[in-house]
Amino acid sequence: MPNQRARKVLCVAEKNSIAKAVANHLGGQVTTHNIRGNPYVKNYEFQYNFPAWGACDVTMTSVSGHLTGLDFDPRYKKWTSCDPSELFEARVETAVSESGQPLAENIQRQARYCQMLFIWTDCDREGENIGTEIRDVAIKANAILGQPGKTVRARFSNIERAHIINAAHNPILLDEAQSNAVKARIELDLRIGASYTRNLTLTIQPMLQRHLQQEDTGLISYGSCQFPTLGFVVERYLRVRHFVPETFWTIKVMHEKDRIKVNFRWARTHLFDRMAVVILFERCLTARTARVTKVQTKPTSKWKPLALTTVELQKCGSRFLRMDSAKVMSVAEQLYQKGWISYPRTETDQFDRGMDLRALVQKQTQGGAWAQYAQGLVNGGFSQPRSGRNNDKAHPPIHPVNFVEPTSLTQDERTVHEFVVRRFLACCSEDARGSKTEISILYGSETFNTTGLVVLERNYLEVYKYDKWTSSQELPRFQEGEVFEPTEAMMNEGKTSPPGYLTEPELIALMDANGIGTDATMAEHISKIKLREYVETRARARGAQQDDDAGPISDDDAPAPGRGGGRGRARGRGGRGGRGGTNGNQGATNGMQEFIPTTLGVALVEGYENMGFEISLTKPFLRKEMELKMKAICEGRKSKAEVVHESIEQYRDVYIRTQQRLDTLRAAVRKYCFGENG
DNA sequence: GCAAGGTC
Repeated sequence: MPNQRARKVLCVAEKNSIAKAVANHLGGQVTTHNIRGNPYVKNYEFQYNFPAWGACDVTMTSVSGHLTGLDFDPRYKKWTSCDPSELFEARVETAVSESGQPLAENIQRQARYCQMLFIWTDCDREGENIGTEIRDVAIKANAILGQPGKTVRARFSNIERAHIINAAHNPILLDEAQSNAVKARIELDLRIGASYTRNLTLTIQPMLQRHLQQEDTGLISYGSCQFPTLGFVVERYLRVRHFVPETFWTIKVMHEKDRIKVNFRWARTHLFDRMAVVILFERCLTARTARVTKVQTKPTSKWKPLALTTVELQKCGSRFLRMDSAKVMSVAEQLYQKGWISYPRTETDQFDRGMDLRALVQKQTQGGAWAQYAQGLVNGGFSQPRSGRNNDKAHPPIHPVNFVEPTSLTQDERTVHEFVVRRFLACCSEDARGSKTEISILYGSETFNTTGLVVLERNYLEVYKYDKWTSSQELPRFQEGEVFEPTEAMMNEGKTSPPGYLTEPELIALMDANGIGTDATMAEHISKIKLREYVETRARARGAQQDDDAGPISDDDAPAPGRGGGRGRARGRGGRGGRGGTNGNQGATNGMQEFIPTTLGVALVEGYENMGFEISLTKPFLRKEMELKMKAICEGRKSKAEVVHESIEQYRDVYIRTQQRLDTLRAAVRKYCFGENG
């Protein structure tokens, strides 16, 4: 029988994995119940003695991210119901989302009989907002929870037992300011995204439909993340296209000693003035002999990698695993669901002190190709991981949490899992050590250098096969002051070469550095601009940097034809199926994908750029500004209403001026998509 | 038919 005097506490986490972990730490005996209408969320019941409230009956449950959504009043639902600009001020309302319905009902059922609501959402901005969503839903069933002090939240940044118990004993209050910052972001994204998307689509779609003689041309969407993402791709594309090679000259010196050929690099690398190089080269020849000015051998090391963040996992996916970011994330998600790795969406690259890393290493001694290496770490090779500079205060770095027999995984899972394990073991290893020799010579008036490397201890490299660090050819013995006549001295001509098109790791790095999207959404934004046919990817040819034949509207090269190339949109997912290149061509490629904008993508960016606004929709500054404004709300320097108003006016201004100059945009679309001038 | 952010 339930104890009549026991208080009842309702705990709600952001996701089931946290609810489960917390329940297991706090509860001696936990009973698990399914809830109606959602197979993932569970209710965990147990008893716990909270210092502040005494012995309590606890129900621990969770949501699945946001519980509610913001949308326009239904009368604005139809695209032709109003001028898109009306969406800047149209009435919006918050409602429990369809998928949130069973979770809200569960919370309300539980809330009815409880005295305390204890929020266990992640300790980040979104988590704070989700916490207020939960509270607001709960209050509808039990108004008492709205009274001061009746709703509290846990402060935690990992799920170690001691840490969780400490959090349970020291509840704090929800941070309304952080929640309001998120509310501002949600409202702005909705209003601006919807108004611009409808406007763009209604303006440009008819042109495409007329031209392509088909009706199902897709949406042309605007979003504060997708447009800057597109902007990065187009910017690089134009840099490659507009690249003008420059001729340079350099001096190469080679000397053979002890039957070893040593190439010396010119300290000036190269110069663009031929006459100057001729003069310097002649001085070398006149001098005839070179003198060794420096011989220095010193220890060097190659640092082990930092603990794994989501962004880093995605970059490595493209570089080492031949998977794009969306693929890596979906595989990592499966591994997480099955309990093999920790939460895959994290910005944290430092392990909390107090985390028992040795125990995690120990688990990896059970099998897998790395078992012996892990055993070596257990037997004394263990070294505390380096600490990176990032901590999202919500999740630890991505790491293996249990041992799994690799053969029981699918091929893709095995690949990603192996990477996560090797990365983790590398973090717990010693840096690689070596010895570096630098030799400088003075030849005429010019200095030339060469270096040699001897790898002495491979350490983490033994397990982290993705990093390469190998000894160079052995250098012959030189002595300071030694004079010799170089075997060969040549003056060479070269040409600067254009950068390559943007690769996925580069794109992710740009998004990360500019605050476009979050760890959980970056891959989505990239897939979205592919889906919208603003960009395409193709496998980069091995070694090929440039592509001399790429004309803006040529059929076979960049920008990809997109909707203007005469084929239009293929039905179903994936667009054009006939073109190779999007499916990771092996063979002559290294598997790395590069991004080429379509004609439509270039037209959108050029169209907006040519309007000459001081505010650019295709550059990351607006999103950065939004980030700063959210910070201002968090710190109490601005209110949510102020920020929403300011930003809306800014975007309304651009919108109005876009309307006045829609011809510029149409002209860009005609020019790029239909090959017309003007 | 819109956005971006959570999460399964």
